[in-house]
Amino acid sequence: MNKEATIRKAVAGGASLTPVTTRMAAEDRRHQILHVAVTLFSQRGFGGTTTKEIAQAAGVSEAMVFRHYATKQELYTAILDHKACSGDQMNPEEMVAEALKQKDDRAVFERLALGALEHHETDPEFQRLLLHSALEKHELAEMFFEKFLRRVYELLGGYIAERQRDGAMIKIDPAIIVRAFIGMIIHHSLNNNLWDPERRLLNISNQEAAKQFTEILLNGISPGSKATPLADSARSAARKHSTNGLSRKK
Amino acid sequence: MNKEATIRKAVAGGASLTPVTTRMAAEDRRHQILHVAVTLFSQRGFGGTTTKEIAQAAGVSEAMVFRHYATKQELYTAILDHKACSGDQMNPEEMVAEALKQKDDRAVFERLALGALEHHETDPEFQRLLLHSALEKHELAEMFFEKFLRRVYELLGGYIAERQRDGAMIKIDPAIIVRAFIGMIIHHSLNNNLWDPERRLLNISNQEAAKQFTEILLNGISPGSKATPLADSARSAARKHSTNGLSRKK
DNA sequence: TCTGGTGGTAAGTAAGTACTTACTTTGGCC
DNA sequence: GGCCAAAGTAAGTACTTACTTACCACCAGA
Repeated sequence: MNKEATIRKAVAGGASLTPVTTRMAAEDRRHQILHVAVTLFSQRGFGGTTTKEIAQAAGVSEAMVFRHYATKQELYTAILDHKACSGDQMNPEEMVAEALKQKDDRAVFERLALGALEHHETDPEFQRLLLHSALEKHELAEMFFEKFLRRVYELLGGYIAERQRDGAMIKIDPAIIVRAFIGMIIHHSLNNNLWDPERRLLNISNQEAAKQFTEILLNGISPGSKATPLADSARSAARKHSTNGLSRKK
Repeated sequence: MNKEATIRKAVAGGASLTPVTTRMAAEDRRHQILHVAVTLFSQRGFGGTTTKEIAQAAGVSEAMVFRHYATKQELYTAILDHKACSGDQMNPEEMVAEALKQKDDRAVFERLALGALEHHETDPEFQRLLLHSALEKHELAEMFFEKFLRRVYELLGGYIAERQRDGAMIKIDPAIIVRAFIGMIIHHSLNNNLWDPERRLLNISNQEAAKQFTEILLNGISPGSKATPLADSARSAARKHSTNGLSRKK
């Protein structure tokens, strides 16, 4: 009966690897527990996930979880390390290196956008995990900031500054432009993963999204229709009124 | 000694109202508990906050929390109701009604942006609470989606469609434009509240942010420099290469 | 064959957790 | 002053949590 129970558990709980074998190599079990925990933590957060649930989902007893990871915290940090260091992580530099050299603006932005969107689509757990740890002020948030966000701002900001000197872009603070662009992308991913996974508000492919966001941004910062703030459409009568109306303090 | 303890607690815990009086009117205490809970839930989430902590922060015994709110869940939903229905909530329609009538594009977008940014700055707890409940799949997330996001998409999307018919904006799916704009704003707020409260990457006033984001977007969708995808800057040699480079599947 | 290390468990423990109960204080009003 | 409902509490209860302990089953190699 003991054996029966074990096998039943293994069949029910073990999702993928080594189908019916009850006993796993330590390394494999370690990975399996980690993988299972990633899913649960990303769904319910650190505080919202119990070690019992993790053990059940992995098809082992709670004691096994604590054999492989001394504390729940250690398991969590192992996940963060794994997510932050694993090969599938995004590397913005090499992703756009070629386009940067050729000063192909459209390729630079579009490729960056597509890379991020695809990454968030194939690994939505990452974004959730990131948000959870940012809210809980965990280290991953800071790590993500230092190792990724800051780098993107430097990379893209530097490129934009260069293109501004070339006269190919209007002279807004590059950091604002980066923020605007990253904002479009991240928020689009966030919508798809969190607010509106059914795509009720907007349902487009990543390709399309990357293309359109790039289009809007590049148009928005191209020196073509620079002009004065009152450029293209609205009546000048309405304008005077509006700029006044905006001078409300917090 | 009993009295001493009570007074000490009241002095230490009670932040603002009715300074040294130990005993409060039921309604006041109810509000105080709610207010204290808002702060804690927004910092630690629902699962991460204990009723004991709430009671301590309010300077009363746990029993008082349960006198006013039968369950922890009820307290949470009371908070959500309060946040969703209280007067300081954003009302996009009336915020831009005037500008809409006058078809003052810049005012429409800038005012909406500024409104959101100011709201998130004065009440950062709201954004945190919202994120927590979205991650935990709580009702506030859905409520926010239905009562706010959807409305903004309809309002702004409708306006954009109208302006497109006027020939004042290029013909991209309005929902994409809305997403791009909301993305800039929300992501900027998210940076200020969550990722980079020290403003290391970008430190500008809400006025400035609203203005610049609007500038970028309106330029980006103005029919001025519409042209073909290969409009303003990069060399056509680089272009051929890049568009090929982008045809990678996930 | 037996033996020792490894993968695994059942059954704890102590400290929380949400929530209750039985009781005490307080202040406004007759 | 004395009453009493409302504001408040201390000390529970039943259950869950992270983490431990003591033990079992399997199988390679001597």
